[in-house]
Amino acid sequence: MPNSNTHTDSSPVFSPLYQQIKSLLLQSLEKGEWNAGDLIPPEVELAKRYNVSQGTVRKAVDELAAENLLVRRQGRGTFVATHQESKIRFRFLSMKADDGTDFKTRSTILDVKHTTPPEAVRAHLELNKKDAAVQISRLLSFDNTPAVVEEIWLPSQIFADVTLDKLTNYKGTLYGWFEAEYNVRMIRAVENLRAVVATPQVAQLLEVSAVEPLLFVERLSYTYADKPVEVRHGWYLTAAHHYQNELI
Amino acid sequence: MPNSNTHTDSSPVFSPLYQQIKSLLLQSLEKGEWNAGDLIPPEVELAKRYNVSQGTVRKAVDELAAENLLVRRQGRGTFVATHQESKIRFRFLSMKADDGTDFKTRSTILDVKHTTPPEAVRAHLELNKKDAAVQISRLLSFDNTPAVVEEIWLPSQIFADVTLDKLTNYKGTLYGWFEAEYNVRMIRAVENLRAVVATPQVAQLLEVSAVEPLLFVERLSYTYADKPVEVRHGWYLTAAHHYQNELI
DNA sequence: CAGTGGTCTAGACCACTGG
DNA sequence: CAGTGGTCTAGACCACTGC
Repeated sequence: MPNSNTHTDSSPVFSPLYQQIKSLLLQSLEKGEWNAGDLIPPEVELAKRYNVSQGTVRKAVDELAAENLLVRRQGRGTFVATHQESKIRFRFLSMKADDGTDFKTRSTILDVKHTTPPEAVRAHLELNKKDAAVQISRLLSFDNTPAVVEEIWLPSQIFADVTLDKLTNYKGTLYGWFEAEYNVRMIRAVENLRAVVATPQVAQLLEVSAVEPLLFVERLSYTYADKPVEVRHGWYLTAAHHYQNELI
Repeated sequence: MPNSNTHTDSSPVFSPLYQQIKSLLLQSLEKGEWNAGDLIPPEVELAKRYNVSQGTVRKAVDELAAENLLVRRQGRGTFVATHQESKIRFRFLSMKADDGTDFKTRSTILDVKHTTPPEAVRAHLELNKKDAAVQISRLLSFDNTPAVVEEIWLPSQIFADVTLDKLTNYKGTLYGWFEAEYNVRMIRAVENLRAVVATPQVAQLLEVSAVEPLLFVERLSYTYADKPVEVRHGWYLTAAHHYQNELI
């Protein structure tokens, strides 16, 4: 459905066709017409569907691929990005070993409870006053050494039936689980980092002294349509690992 | 100079035309045919020069713009990115105030000396055994409150005549100065973050206790052709500010 | 108004994948 | 070998900037 956008169009903003196509593709992703890991229709078909040229569809898809929402595979097709892929798995874990070697991450769920979240968390998740949240506590180990303590809050409205058992039994990443069980894909996150002193509980879990400096990471994750859907607080031991970030 | 790349070309790797054009543009940037802030030739002209279509030039320029090496301005032309631009200035300072307000950054140069760098720094800068480096120490204040202590190493070969006086007298960012005075543009950096306890000297400069947890940032910066050209160690006070990072 | 980048099209052909 | 995304071209027209 191309609009005209000629000079006779008096609307103040100009929106290129490919942006409109991108929005339509985004809507299809949001409403689940194509789910994580699915093959989306080929470019020629999308071009027919939207009544535009293949080049225009291509530009829209290119942008969605650049944003890691779609994955192009030459010769095969274009797929909806999924947290099951190993490449994507590490997009949301920035830790590297100081010596550059790989390490095995293991997660131990400590606790799962449905509570009224702290005010700051409530605000970040854009919840109403009395909305509940699932609070997950976990301990991450790198090569069997305690490395990270995390507190995670999720809106109960979406993640209603999370239990410690279900979580413990799932093999894979949390985001993989959210995607598989709740059809919620995290596509973007903002992290705020600080150096803090360990709290007694965290120090104990990480098996370090109570004055150990820790990297404290506050994460707010978003799904489609910029909807905030997870708050995560992480206390990272940075004795043998570091948080790596590239400025481009 | 398009190559043929037909099936009669037995070379094992296929390099699209636009990638070759991109390399040529990169070479022109490296050798200083166009310098920071310069307007580069219009697309039609580049297309003529390289004997390809405008669309092919466009794709090459698009990629360089995506990498922040070039800046496109509709109706005006395409410019070489420069650290003088305010937008780019903040690409290499990730700190935000906790309350979201803006703050004024002031830099005080503490010391400048030409030394043999520590082994780790030497390796990162890919220097030979006896190569010297300039070591700059500075204190950054946010809104007139001490916030960051930095130690910076630069290859003396390039930054031969850096002195405390020259540095102190320059108004603007360090990268702006490197660009203006030495024609060296930082285009990419990798940062490793850790939580540490302040050293006595750093604690004194930041006016905090000797056990204050600090965010320690190790940065390696690169110029064109992936040449490492700066090592920077920063101790950040994160009481009122945090390091912000977006995962996309 | 001239010049620049930005959009859109139509079509040809290539590279890659899987069956 | 058919089908997919990837490259490249040529050309038309639009939006934006500065003069």
